[in-house]
Amino acid sequence: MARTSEGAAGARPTIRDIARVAGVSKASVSYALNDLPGVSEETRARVRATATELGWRPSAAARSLSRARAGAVGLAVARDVRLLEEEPYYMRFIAGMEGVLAREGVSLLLSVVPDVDAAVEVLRDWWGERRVDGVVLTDLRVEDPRVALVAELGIPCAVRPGVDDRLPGGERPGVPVEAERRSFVEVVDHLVGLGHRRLARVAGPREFLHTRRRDVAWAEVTRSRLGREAPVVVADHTSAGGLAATRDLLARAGPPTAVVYDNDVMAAAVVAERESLGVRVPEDLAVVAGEDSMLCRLASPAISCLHRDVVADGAQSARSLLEVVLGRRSEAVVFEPHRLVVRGTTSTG
Amino acid sequence: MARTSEGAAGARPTIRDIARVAGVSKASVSYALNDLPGVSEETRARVRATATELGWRPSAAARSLSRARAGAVGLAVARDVRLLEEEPYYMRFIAGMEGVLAREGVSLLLSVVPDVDAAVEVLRDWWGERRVDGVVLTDLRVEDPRVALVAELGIPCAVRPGVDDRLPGGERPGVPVEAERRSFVEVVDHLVGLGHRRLARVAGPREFLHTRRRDVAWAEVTRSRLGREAPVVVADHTSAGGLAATRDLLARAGPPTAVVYDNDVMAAAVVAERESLGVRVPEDLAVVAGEDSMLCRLASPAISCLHRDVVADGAQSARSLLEVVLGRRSEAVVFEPHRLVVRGTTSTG
DNA sequence: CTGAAAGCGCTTACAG
DNA sequence: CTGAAAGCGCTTACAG
Repeated sequence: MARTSEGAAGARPTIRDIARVAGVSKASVSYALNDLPGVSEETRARVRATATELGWRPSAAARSLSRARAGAVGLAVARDVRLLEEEPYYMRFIAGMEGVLAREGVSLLLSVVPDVDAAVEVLRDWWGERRVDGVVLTDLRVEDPRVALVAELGIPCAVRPGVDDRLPGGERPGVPVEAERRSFVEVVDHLVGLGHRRLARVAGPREFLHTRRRDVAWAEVTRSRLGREAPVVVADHTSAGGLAATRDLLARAGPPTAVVYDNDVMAAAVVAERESLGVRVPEDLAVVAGEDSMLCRLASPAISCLHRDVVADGAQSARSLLEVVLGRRSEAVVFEPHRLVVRGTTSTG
Repeated sequence: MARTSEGAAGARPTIRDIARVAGVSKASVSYALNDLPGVSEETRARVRATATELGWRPSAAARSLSRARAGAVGLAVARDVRLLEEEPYYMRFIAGMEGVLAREGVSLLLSVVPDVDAAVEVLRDWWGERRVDGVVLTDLRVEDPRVALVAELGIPCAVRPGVDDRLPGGERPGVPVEAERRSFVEVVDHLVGLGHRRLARVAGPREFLHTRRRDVAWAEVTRSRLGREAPVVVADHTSAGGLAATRDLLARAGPPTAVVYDNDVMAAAVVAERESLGVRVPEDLAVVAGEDSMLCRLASPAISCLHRDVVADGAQSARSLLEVVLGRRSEAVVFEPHRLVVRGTTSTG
């Protein structure tokens, strides 16, 4: 209750101090503080009170060493700094993870590196030094070296639910492709309902697994809805790339009247540059973004998009990972696919 | 050279193994691997080779325990998730920190919490369990409880150079206010040069220390350049807040012809909603954003702004922190203030 | 230059 | 229910 003066700031109390003050052994202190059987309720209460009074906190290092567990998980974001600026995404994802991790007293190590190879090095270091008990992988690439590493070293690992593909050997059901399909059905039906027949898609780099999955879904959905596969142009997720790809599409014979972009940045760039592209939006060109963001909301016209609950995704990734790491079952996975949000770029409001 | 099969994946080699294989004591191994005197060059080489061969990596927990150092620093971002979405800022800042930390083998713990009080709890936990050796504080508030905590517990700490104020007792020179002044001089001179006489500013919440400093600088600069203090309306950094504040300003007698916003989101919202606000940009209203981002670049017209090198800021913060934590002098601080970037919202290009 | 030993702060069988 | 003891993997005086 009373704040005891614990002496110099440097002198952290240890369980040894607690044992001495409470008049029990170190072992009993450990049992009491960890809610393990082996001590009477009376002793437990006394130990707890003493710990509080001394302002004791477990040493992460000591605990980590004796438990052979880091008490931390890692997220290594592999993305060019230039693209990072365009990605408000991750902070929200992290906030979602945080909520789940904090509850279990697990810390989050974050690394932001320019590419996958650098990420591999980070993962190797983290795991080699046991700084983490597991990792979350995002933006999985085709033949991703991180996946190989994780498999080789047996690093517990989770991916983004419904966004990145499952890992080899992972038990996660193959929902992702199905999710992309559902999303595109919604988008395509919406556009067809508005009278569009010539659709196109500006995709992200083919190195991303989710780009590949979207390719498959897009082909299927447009074939089934329009009778033929609608064209796809690959770009690099940047505004310049999105513009170039769009120019390419508009220069074709029978240019598209509606374009679906794999992310928000490319769509926003096109809406911003509509004049120089020589189109009115949505009259000449309807635009749909593959991700939602401020960019979509503050564009004029505001951009229709596939929206996800990113915070929930982060929470789910953390949950999956802890399940593996702590070997604990958690709440059922409520899988939430993209949801179409209709705004000015696909409606004449 | 040859990858020796180290047996089961779970069996990490320790210095004990190295000592056995190399035929020396554990102490010698430690000296050799840490580049300390006390071993012959020949022994050092043999030990190193053995370590490599066995695939040894130091145990972060063991090292941390015996060195009484976590080998990690923390960044606790205190910001509402809702605002986070509007802030692509942090990932770049973190990428900047990363570059510096990685070189020293220091990990970054990240926490994203909704408010300052939650951040205090995180800092208390981190430091209590010695998960970090120090922390970086951002978005300092007036009477910030984190500053009090850091002082009370003696947590090594750094702030963003030129953005957040120095800490009490910190040695960092008081450049920040001067930096804001220089920035506003540039902005105001630019606007006055375009013929504007009625300026106004939409500020962020007064709880932020940097808002207060900008208040001072804005008052000084407008008084000296215009002969009177230009008005300021406080908003909350959100698009809705920015719009409301702007409506307020425009409804006044002698409304401003140029408005400077404390961040990018508010400025972008105003540009996006210029029609409903009943103004043309820049003809009726010139707009300047206090931060640069994709939002500014993709607005139409593109938004003039005060631009900073955020990655460099992150690097500098990490450097300052390591200087305190490692007690090591680092490169001189090259302080870079905001730089005015002129775009369509303040020019008739 | 090298080795045996204690210690960092916990956890966890193992005897009483 | 309780205590003495060994161990986690390092570091670091302290003797040879």
